[in-house]
Amino acid sequence: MAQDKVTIKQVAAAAGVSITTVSHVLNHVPGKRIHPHTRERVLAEAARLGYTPNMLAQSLRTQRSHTIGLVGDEIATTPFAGKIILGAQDVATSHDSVVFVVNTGYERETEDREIEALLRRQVDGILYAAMYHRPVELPAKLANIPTVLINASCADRSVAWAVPDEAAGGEDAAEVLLSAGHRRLAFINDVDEIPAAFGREEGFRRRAAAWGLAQEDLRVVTAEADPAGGYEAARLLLDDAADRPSGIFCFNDRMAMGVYRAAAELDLHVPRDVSIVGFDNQDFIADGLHPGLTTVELPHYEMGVWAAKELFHQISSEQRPALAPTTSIRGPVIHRASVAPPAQGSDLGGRHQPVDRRGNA
Amino acid sequence: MAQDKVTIKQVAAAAGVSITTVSHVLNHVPGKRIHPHTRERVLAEAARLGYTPNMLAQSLRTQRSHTIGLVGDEIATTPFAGKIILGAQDVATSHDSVVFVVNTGYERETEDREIEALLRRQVDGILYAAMYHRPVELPAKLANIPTVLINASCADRSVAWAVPDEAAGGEDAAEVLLSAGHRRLAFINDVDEIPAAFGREEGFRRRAAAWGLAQEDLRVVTAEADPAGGYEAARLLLDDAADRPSGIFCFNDRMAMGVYRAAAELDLHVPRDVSIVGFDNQDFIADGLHPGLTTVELPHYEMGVWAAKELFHQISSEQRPALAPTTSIRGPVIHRASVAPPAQGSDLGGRHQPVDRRGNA
DNA sequence: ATTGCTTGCCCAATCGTTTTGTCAGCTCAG
DNA sequence: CTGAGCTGACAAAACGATTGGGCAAGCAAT
Repeated sequence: MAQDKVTIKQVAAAAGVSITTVSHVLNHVPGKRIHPHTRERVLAEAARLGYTPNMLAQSLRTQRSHTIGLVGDEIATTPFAGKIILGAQDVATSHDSVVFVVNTGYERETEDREIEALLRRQVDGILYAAMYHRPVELPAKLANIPTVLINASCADRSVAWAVPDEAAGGEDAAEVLLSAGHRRLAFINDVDEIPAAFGREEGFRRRAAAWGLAQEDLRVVTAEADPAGGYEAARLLLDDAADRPSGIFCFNDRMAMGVYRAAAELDLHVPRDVSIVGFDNQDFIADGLHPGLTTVELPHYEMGVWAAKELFHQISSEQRPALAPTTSIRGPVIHRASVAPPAQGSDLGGRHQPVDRRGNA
Repeated sequence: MAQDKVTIKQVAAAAGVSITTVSHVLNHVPGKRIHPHTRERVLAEAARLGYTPNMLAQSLRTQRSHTIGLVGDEIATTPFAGKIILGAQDVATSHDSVVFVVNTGYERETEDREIEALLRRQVDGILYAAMYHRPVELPAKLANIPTVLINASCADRSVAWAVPDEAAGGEDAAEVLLSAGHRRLAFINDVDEIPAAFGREEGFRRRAAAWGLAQEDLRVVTAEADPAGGYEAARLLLDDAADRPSGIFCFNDRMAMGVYRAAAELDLHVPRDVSIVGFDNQDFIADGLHPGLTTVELPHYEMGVWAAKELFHQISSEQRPALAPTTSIRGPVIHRASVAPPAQGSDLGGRHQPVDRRGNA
């Protein structure tokens, strides 16, 4: 196996120079002068022998492994994770680095063990990702190594983090419905008391208020964040034809899936009779539903990118700042076909802004 | 940052012994005798100083990095990928290793570049995963390092691979329908000519034949492997009430999603009027649909595990066998609620095996 | 011929380990 | 008292690179 045993020493021998010289030419060392002749010879031999540097040796010497770790509770097991990995990896690649991915689950103990494993391998820094947006505290082991949080916030001001801008998402969802002409809205929120739930509701309410929506025209109910929960909530909301919202914003796409079903059962057509906006832009759901679900996308890729960039910044500046940057990133609205203007002039009063109905393809 | 600079040398100094001794006690080197006294002293100092070995140095010396690479075309971007990563990681962890995950996309060039990056880092071996089951040829760079393919097969007999047992999946799907009493079956296959399409159809037909199903009672149509494709195919199949299959097997869950919609439009109730079996057990679809979709799961986690085990085997035996093992793994049937006995005695003839209707929860 | 600069290269130390071989001291048999 | 056999440790050479400090040869000016 592997006769890739060609080391710098062999190249040196083949080119008839010292390994110092080989190293110099291969690394374009600035202060060093090398005769074009020898340079060429070295390069030629290196190529001929198929030399590839042993980064372990390099790292050992230079104290930089060009390696980062991406650890997450469910980093491998949820569909969102991929985007985060991808974003991190893209940035890593551009910094000549590669990323260790480790899934820790929710046990502190295995988390510690895995982080240990990464530290042993001298990773230059660590990306710590939570699968759903939540506050966390920094694992003790990460105190002395550049670390950036993804989809998680942290009370410690010295650690950087990136989270989705939940409120902006809520606002955007409201805007989609309101600008399509809807004046009777409902929000089916997650029962769990998590940042996503708070943020989205806050944004949604704020925007509705900005449009001058009356208090009683905005209903908020909560349910389990799955299709069944969405279904039940929707039945609650839609059963009474007299007092029926014309636009429903769902905490996530899975709930929206349930809302579709409830609507179908009541012979309500989406979007003719009821408009729906989801959240997550979840693969195969948002685009698989019929009609396609208009939804707010979570900026997973972007968070991965932002975090990785910040991480490499910290790595190259050799220190963690006392006050690290944080960001909340707004996800785009993905317009599909689940939103349309309300059936008839279901709303007469109120101030009307121009209708901006995009992408109801 | 990082005062984790505690090396074996410092432990040696603190314990008043040589680094040789420290290394010996820390590694439980077999042939070496060490006085219990010193052993304890070393251990104590190591613990007190919080010593953690530098694996880069270790790896450099021992020529084993305890690191493997997992490279895949879309390893990060598809929902299935996670399970593969997880399986590989679980095995890696048990071998004291950690895994680099890299997403290469479909360009040979970036793939080469990424593999290079892994080789430079002296990974002990590489797992090469395809996102959908297909034949591949081994990238040249992988010729000299232990490699195992996942979800891909290879003509080269010296490389090991694991793929899903598509035919078994087809058989199992057929069995579910047949044993529930269905005698008029349909299979909505993927138009693409890929192993999954061939295999599943073959298995499905074989099983149907084994039950003595007449040729004309088994219809096979093809469509795009998405909800829209499934919908169209289902309309084709279900429109004519006279000649309607009572059980439909779909190439994947997304198509099944479309079939549900078609059925709903025709006022056909699942599973009362038509039973459906999917494939993939795709998160949030199979369990999100209503009623829950009975489906055949793809053995992603198991493939990851098998491949990683085989990889570590090759690694420790220091050679790639001339004839490497391969395996096709059968995925389990996930019973939900989309299959029930056909409405009335829609089938009278034929030989009847006892009905085994499990898990129609 | 001596001095003094460049130029072009190489020696050797270093990074943090593992591992082979050596060796001082002790015990004990003869 | 001598020599063999153990014990328990250590010195030093790897592993494959990077890097600061020399140093010889060539050449120009004195």
